[in-house]
Amino acid sequence: MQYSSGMVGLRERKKQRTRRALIESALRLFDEKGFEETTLAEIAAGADVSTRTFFSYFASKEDVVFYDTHERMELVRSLLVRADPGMSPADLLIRVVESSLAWSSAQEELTFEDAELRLRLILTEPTLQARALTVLFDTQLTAAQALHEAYADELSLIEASAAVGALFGSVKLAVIANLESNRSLEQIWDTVRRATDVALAGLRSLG
Amino acid sequence: MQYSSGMVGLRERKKQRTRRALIESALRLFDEKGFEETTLAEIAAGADVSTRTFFSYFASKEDVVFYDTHERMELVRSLLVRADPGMSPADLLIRVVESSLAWSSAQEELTFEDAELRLRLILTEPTLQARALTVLFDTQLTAAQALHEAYADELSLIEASAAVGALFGSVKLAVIANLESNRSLEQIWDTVRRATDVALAGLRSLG
DNA sequence: ATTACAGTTTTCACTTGTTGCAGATTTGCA
DNA sequence: TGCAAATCTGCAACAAGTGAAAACTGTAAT
Repeated sequence: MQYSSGMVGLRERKKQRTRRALIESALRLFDEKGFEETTLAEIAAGADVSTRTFFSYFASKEDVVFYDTHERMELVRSLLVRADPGMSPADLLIRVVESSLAWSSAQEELTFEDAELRLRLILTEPTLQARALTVLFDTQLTAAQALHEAYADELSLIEASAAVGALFGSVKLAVIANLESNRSLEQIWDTVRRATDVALAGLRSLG
Repeated sequence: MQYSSGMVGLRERKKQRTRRALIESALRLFDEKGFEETTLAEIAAGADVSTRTFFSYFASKEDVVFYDTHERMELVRSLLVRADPGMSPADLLIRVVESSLAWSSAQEELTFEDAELRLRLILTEPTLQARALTVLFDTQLTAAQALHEAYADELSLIEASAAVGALFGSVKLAVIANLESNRSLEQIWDTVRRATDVALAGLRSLG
C-alpha cells in the first residue's frame, strides 16, 4: 500500500539515487562545457539512464539546476507566515535573509554542492538567469503577500511589495557586483547583510 | 552607400512592412490560440514570408512580442543620465515612471497595438513572463547604475538599487494585482502612480 | 517460491524551434 | 541595361520535448 513519509523501499532509494546522478551529471557537464553546449543525451548518459527518463525527473533542461527551489521557497514562506508579532517588519525581513543564507550553507547533500559554482552558472548562462529571475519573482510575490498579511494593520500590500522589492533589488545587485569582482561567498554574504540594512531604512522610517 | 538616418529606399520600406506584418501576425495568433500553440510556420505564413525569414527579423519566437524593448530602455536611460541636478532622486524616478507611461500611450504604430492585450499575454504565458522579467531586470540594473552616477555624492550603488528595487517591485505588483481584477489600463496607471509614491517614501527619508 | 500488479524505464516516432548553407530573387545604382 | 549587394527561400540537420506502447522490476499476497 502507501507509505506515509519514510518511503525507504528499494524503489524509492533507487529513484533518489537516479535523481542525484542526473543532477550531478548535469552540473558537472554544464560547468565543463557550458549549458547550451551540453546535450540532454550527454546528461542522461552520464547518469546511466535513457534520455527519455530525464524528463520523468525534471520537466526541462534548466529545471535540474534549480532542484531545491521548492524547499527554499517553503523556508521563506514559513518564516513569514508565522512571524513573531512583536518583531518589526524590517527585523523580520532581516531574519528571513539570514535564515536563507544559513540554509544555503547547511546544504551539503550533493558532491557537487558548490554553491558558488552554481551561482556563477546562473549568472553566466542567459537561460538559467531567466529561470532564476522567475523563481525570484515568485518568491517576491509570496513574501510581499505574507508580509502584508502578517502586518495587515501597518502595511498595505503595495507597501509590503515596495519593502520586499527594495530588499530583493539591493540583494540581487550586491550578489552580482561581488561575484563579478571574484570574492568568496563569505564576503558576498557580508555585503548582502549591509545591502539589507540599507534597503530597509525606508521601511523603518514608515513606522 | 550608407544612409545616415532616413533610409527610405524601397528596400527599407519593404523591410519595415515585413517586420510589421510579422509582429501583427504573431500577436494575433498568440491571442487567438496561445503562445505555445502557435507555430512559427503559421506566423510566417500569416506574414507571407518563409519560416526561415522570420529569423532574420527576430532571434526567437518570444522576441517578436518585445519588439519595442530597445526603445523603451533607451528612454529610461536617457532620462536618468541627463538628470536635472536640482531634482531629488525620488522626483527623478517619478518622472521616469510617468514618461514611460506617457510613451506607452503614445505608441500607436501598429494595428495591433493593444497594450492591454500584450500585457495580458505576457502575464499569462510563462515563456513570455520569463522574458519580461529579464528585460525588467536589465532595466533595473541600468537604472540603478544611472541613478547612482547622477547622485554620486548622495546615493551609493546599493542605495540606488534599493530605491529602484522598491519602485519596480511595487509597480510590478500593482500592475499584476490590477490586471487580475480586470481593470482598465487607465486605472492601472493610477495605482502605479500611488505605488510609486509609497515606494519612494523610504528614499525621501534618506535625504 | 511463484505470480500478478503497479510503478519505472526504454524505445520509437513525431513535432517544433533554431541554425547553417547554397542557390534563387530583388533592389540600388552606375 | 547590367552588375553587385542585400534579401529571401528551400533544404538538411540537430536538439528539446512529448506521447504511447513494450519491456522490466520491486512489492506484496498467495
